[in-house]
Amino acid sequence: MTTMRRELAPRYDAASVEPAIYERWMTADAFRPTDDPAPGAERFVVIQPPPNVTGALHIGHALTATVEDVLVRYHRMRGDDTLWLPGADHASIGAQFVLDKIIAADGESRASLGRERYLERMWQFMDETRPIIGEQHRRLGASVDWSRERFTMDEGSARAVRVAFARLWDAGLVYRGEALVTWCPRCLTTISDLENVHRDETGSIWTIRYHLERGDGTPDPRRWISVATTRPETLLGDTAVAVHPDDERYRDFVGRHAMLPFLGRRLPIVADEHVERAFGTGAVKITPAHDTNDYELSQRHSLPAITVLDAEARINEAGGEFAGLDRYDARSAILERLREAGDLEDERPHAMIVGHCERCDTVVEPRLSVQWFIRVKPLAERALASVTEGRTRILPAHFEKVYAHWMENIHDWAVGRQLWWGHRIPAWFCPDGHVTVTEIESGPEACVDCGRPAAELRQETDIFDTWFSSGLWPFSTLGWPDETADMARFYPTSVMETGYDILFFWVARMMMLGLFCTDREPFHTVYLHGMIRAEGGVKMSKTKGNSVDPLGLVDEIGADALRFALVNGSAAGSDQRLTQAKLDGGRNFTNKLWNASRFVLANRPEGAVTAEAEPTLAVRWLRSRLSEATERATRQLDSLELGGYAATVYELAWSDYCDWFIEMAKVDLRRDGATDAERASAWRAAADGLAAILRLLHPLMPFVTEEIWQALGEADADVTGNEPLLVRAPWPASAVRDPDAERAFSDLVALIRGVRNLRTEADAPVSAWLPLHIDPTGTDAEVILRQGSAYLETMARVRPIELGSDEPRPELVAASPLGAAWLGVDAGAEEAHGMRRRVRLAEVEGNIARLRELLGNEAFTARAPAAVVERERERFTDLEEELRQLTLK
RNA sequence: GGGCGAUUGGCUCAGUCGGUUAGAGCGCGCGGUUCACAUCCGCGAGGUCACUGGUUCGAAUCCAGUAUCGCCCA
Repeated sequence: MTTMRRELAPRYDAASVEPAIYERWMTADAFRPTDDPAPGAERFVVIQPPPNVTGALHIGHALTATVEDVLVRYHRMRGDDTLWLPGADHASIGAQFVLDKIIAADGESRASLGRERYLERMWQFMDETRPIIGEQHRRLGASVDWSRERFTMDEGSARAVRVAFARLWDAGLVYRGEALVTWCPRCLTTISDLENVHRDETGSIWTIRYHLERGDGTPDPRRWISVATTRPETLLGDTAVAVHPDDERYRDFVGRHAMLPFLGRRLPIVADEHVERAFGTGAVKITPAHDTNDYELSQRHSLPAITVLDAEARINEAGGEFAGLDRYDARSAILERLREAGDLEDERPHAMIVGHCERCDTVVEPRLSVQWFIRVKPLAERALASVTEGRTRILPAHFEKVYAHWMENIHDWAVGRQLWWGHRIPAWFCPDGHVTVTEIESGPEACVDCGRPAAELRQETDIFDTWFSSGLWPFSTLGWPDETADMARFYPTSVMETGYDILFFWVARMMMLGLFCTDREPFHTVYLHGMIRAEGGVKMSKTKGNSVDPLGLVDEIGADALRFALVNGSAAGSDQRLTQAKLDGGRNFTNKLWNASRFVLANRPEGAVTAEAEPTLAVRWLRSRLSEATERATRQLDSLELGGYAATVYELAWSDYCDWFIEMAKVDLRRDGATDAERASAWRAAADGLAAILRLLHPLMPFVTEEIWQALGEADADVTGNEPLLVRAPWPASAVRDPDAERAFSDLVALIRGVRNLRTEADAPVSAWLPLHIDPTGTDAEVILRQGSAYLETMARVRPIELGSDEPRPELVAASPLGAAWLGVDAGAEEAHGMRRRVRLAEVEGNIARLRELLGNEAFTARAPAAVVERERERFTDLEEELRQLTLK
């Protein structure tokens, strides 16, 4: 047994401690699943939702990492077969956006480099950017298995993408067809509905005269139909005018033709129920190639679609004299010409919703093009059933409804992107228009339909939407489609943890593709955390300049303090504000824990310390409290109530351990006449209690607890069970509760508080020792008072304490379950100070009346559970006793 | 327009299966410089749980409606 004393530095210096601790964990290979898991060990697997490889972690990532780390560290301590697999996402459109800007500084562009050189440059860029998020996760303390780190552009992921797509194709769930998709004229690619961000804007609505066709095929200068539009530049692509069938104003127009300005195209005037009569004039121009509603209408009326905008949203050659103009220049030009011709009737402001590219904020365009689609209905039905039938649950539960709503209204998924950085769609075209899809990387040997040789085939240039590879992530990372050892051991995974904002992007796709590819739900639980907002409840964003850098906070207050601030008092799925007050709270708690540990370490007696002496009341109480807190924390972690878990451990450490137990332990350690065995026993209890708290707190605050653990182990290896690393220590088992000790202790606490109150009311100096009289309620109370008298003396600063009721009582009396207490001094103008007693008396009388009525109510005593009735009876008895003490003269 | 949610002390938030005398942190008031911690300690004030009605022996909690706010989708 060692008696070495290690002193902790007076201040906890997170900046110097944390990196060293992480290094120790890495050296010990503490995060990799053990090679020989205990037989029958439960599995706990988290696949990290991969952050964008080109970015830096923001505060939301810090929350993700913290929540996942808490769960993973907890399960690891439980002895579960635990894996947390990290990775990064190649983020096609995001990465290209970033790289394009970088190469633009060198005067280069995508076009100037060409696909091959551009991709080489991208891989070079990846070497620079890839290590960043890994390093940041280390600073946050993330206990991921770095040996299994993956990247969505790894060969394994690439193969999974090809195989999954080929299987979808074979299953008839992929088709290629013309459709109106959302196009970003700056990123030059299709984007998904989810990446199309709608915003309220004030635009204009113009009223334009379309002259009716005369018998000779020329426009009638005196007769026209006035159409309303918010996008006059697209009129070049009009193929009809539409009105509502019940609209009296236009009844006579239906069936005739209008003439398109500038181009003279004949436009049929059609009636369609989807036309809003209240919009503008009630007559609208129909531009199938550039508007979603118009496109649908054109399908119903067999109208042609004419594309008049090119990829960069300039008027194309179909636009006649306006060809080459940008969409907004074209708008001005067209309006000007119409005005000159007297055909612009009206212009007024108009509130409208405009779609923007999530990435570059450019106003997007509906664009008619040929795209790859995945038929998601059957996939979605299955993915929905998994949730409604409870095989996967989503927390908080109300997101199951959101999920269901989305799955029920899902549209086919346009998976192709006209980008370069990403997984290329494994489809080959033959000159006859046949399509061959194969999972073989080098492509097919021949056209599957006509047998033309590979040399005559040409691979699709489109790549996959990044979310396609993300959807395979929970199993592509484990080696799928191969039946690898990791697949067998770690799949299906346990918890998918992410922000609710990407429920559809990630989770929904993972569910659909996971079920299709592996026939199993990829995880049994989805845990969605809320958004972190700035002070004042506003959204954080880089453009607003109010986003916080988590690493900056780690520098300031340490990772543990940040982690605590992020988790404490939070609830799944609800947004939270990150305030300075919360961060201070985390920092203060770290400091508190550190200092309590300093006290314990500095007070270790010389020689062997065992728990041989009879445990004191404080020790029995602490053990019972630890047991209760362990039980509670365990239950909260099992049910993913992380905010509650943090609160449980916080209260245990600060209130129970520091405020009460340590103060009492001081009495036991310093009492005159205490034997060595008693001192040793007191210290051992304090150290054991601290060790238990460290274990309970470790998942949330891994660094500071590990640092203290090691110091504690050096001071006394018995306390840490000879386990040198806390990260590997077992989770505490909850022992038996000690109801007698809990009751006696809380009675004693009530008495101490009562006496402290008396002192305040009597204006007694804090440092003065005052005599105390107690009239015990009975022999049990006397026993407890004798056990606790030393604590009472020190903590209420009273001495001597006299038991008995001979003395006449003053006005100032503290009532407590152990007996009435009063100070043995002239407390001055007692009448002036008796307010509190009178207020309390009224409260007690009120409660007695209330409980008398409740307990007299037969409906209550008959129907309420026996335990509830019993508790109310006890409460009633206690109140009566308190009343007696307060009124006895 | 459709869907989802929120409303609890001055502020930020917890509140499990309906069983409390509704909790915490911050802030506020009073008092504390001795040997863990002023990033601290002690004491205290402060809430008809948005509103209305219902179910129940019992409602912050369940149901219906109203108001206000927020988010998602179109």
